[in-house]
Order: sequence, then structure tokens, then C-alpha cells
Amino acid sequence: MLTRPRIIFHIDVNSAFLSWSAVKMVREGQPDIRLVPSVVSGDPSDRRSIVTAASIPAKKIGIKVATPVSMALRTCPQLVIVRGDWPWYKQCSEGFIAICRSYSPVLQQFSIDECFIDMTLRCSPDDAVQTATRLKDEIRDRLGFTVNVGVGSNKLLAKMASDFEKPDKVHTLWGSEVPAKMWPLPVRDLLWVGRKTEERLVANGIKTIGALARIGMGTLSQLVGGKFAQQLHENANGRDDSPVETEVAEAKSYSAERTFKEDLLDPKDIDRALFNVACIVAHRIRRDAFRASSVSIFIKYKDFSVVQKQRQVEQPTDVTAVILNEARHMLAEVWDGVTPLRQVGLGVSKLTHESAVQMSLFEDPKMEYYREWDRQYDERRARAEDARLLAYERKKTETP
DNA sequence: TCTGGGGTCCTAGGACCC
DNA sequence: TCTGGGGTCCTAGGACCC
Repeated sequence: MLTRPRIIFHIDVNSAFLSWSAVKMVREGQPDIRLVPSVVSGDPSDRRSIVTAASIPAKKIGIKVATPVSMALRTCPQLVIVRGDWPWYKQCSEGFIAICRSYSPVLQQFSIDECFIDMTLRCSPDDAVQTATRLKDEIRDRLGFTVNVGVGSNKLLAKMASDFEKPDKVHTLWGSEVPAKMWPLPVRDLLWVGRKTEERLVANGIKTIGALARIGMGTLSQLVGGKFAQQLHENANGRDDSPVETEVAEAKSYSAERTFKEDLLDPKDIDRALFNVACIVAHRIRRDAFRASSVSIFIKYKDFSVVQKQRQVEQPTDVTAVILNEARHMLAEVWDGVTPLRQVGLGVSKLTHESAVQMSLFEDPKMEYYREWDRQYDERRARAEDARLLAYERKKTETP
């Protein structure tokens, strides 16, 4: 039986957070920050803040995502800095996903600002570019921000294509175009080739995606892990048969971490941070009706080295006190108490659904007290959340 | 006066069981 | 007491993504 060649679109919002903030500011009569060097970041007075999103003019002068704001300001003293506006970003994201979904219900949201849609049954290779252009223009005209659409015969090629020239562009990367459009690119441009893998490949003379595509599997397996080598080789040759996943995958882990303004040494401060992240993580698993069987902590030193410890708990739990207690013990085992810490984090994994968990007959009598504490905490948080949303609803004048 | 926060997946070694 | 092999679970660490 003949199968139709797949047609996949990857839609990527250009400088998402920055564009979204710009849309709002323009509506409020302010200048368009997309036209000048500008960034979205955390508190600029905090020396640890980094750039979350950068405008194209900012990128042109070397200010990239994840550079420290202090450094960006040295590069460009007139840099416009705006703070993130998460409720607004969420609305913008929902607006753009809804338009994409109207083109094909076979949609996979890849992140807040990216999605794949399977267009195989919705257009032909001949009119794919026309359809993609219509989608791109509709988002721009209705929502006020631009996207790139990558068109290809699989997700990998579509994603690579959307990364070509920006903004507000449609690019194709069909299998037949791989040698001309993808192979000359530096190997780092290939999905899944990060800093470390790039170093290793380039050190062995593999500088372009084309070189990676042509190298023998034996050699490649010696440079990177076997399974990873296989995937890199397939991808470098433009092959990828992963489907557009319409089901939202269930979370496998939750974590929260805090980086201190200054590296911390006082156990009381460290413990307060641990308490805070434990409250956040435990709240999230209760909100999503999970219980966790594994608790982990991680600490980061000032040289950025990370040490982590993980342990199973006897009963799957969503009780803050139980998680915190486990975390405290593990922290005491890994931290010497004298080396200053840059960051502490806490995570939970091995999640099961609440209903599936057997209640223990011999539960610690204190547990009822802990659960009550959690209930009150969750209520306070919910109230705070409602108040925030309400204030936001009052402030906002229109939706995208 | 360099570098946030939240995820996923893979690997390697050790423990333990049959 | 020493020997081999397979399977599974756990932990620690590392790489990547947005």
C-alpha cells in the first residue's frame, strides 16, 4: 500500500516572550521594543539575573538568551529591559495554539511557544508553502506577533526549517533539500547537538551536519553513546519517524530550585530555602493528584558543580513534612556545612496517582496534623492565586 | 563584579535475586 | 568456597531542550 509522504509544520514564535510583551506595550501606546535592542529578564538589580528573551536588534549586537543581564548592559547601556508577564504570555500562547489547531487537530505542543502540526491530510506538497504562509499571516494579523513556520516531511526537518532566517518567514526542508540546505550548516545547528557534543565532534574533524551524516556509525559510537550516536546519525541524514503526539504526556517529575543572591553558608538560610522549595513541589503534586515515591535534593557550589542525592520513601507521599524531612536528612549527608552554596533544589519522582496508593494502617499519628497543615497551605495559595488573577483580569483591557 | 528555572532521557555501576 | 549469566531496581551524574 502506498502511503502519502508526511507533511509536518513546525510553528515557532519569534523571540516569544519579547514579542508578547511588545504586543501589550504597543497596545498601551508605548514604542515597539522589537525594533530596538531589548530583553525580557528577571530583576535587573539582581546580579544573578539572566536574559530570558532578546529582540533581534539585541541578538545582532551579541546579546543572547541566558547571558547575565549585567553583561548585556555592559554590551549595550541603552538596552531596554522589561520584566516577564506570565499570565499574558499564557494567553498569547493559547491564542497562537488555537489558530494552529484550526489548521490541523493533529497538534503537539512542544513548549509554550512552539508546536508541530501534521498537515499530511490537509494540504499537498505543492500547496504546503501557501498554506503555511496563510497560517503565519493569520497569526500575525490577528494576534500581533510573528512566527516562523518550518515545513518538512518529518518533525526534525520542520523544526530545523523554522530555525532558518527569521522573523515572519516560511521555509521548507524536504528530504531532497537536505544536502543543499542542511548539510552545509555547522554541526551545532542540529537538534540534540549541544555544547559538549559539538566540542567532541569538532575535535574529531566533524564540523558540519553533512560531515556527521557521512561518518561511519562505528566511529560515531566511540565519540558519543551508542543510542545517541544512532539518533544523531539518523537526524543528520534528515530521517525521523517520530509521530506528532497529540496526547499531553503526564509529568514524570517535579522540582524547584532557588539560587541565592549571594552564596549562602548559614544552615538556617539554607534550611529556609529547602523548606520553601519543599512547599512548592509538594503543593504541585497535590494539585495534580500525584504522590511521589522518590525524593531528591541537589546543591550547586559556586563553581557550578552539582551534587545530588536521591532516596525512596517508604510510602508514596504528597505530605510536605515527609518530603522536607527526607530532604533535610539527605542535605546533611551531602553538604559539609562549611562550603558556601549557590543553589539548593528539591525534586520528586516515581509518581503514582493518589487513588492508586494503598493507605497504610499504621500511619504516624502526626500525619493527620501534617495533612491539615498542607490543606491550609494549599488554601492560602489558592486564595493568593485567585487574587492575582482577579487583579490581572481587572487590569487587562483586551485579550489577544 | 558571569551564568535562572524546570523538565526529559541516557549511562554506568552496584545490589540483589534466580 | 568459587564460578557464570541474566534481569531488575536503585543511585549518581551528565547531556540536551525551552
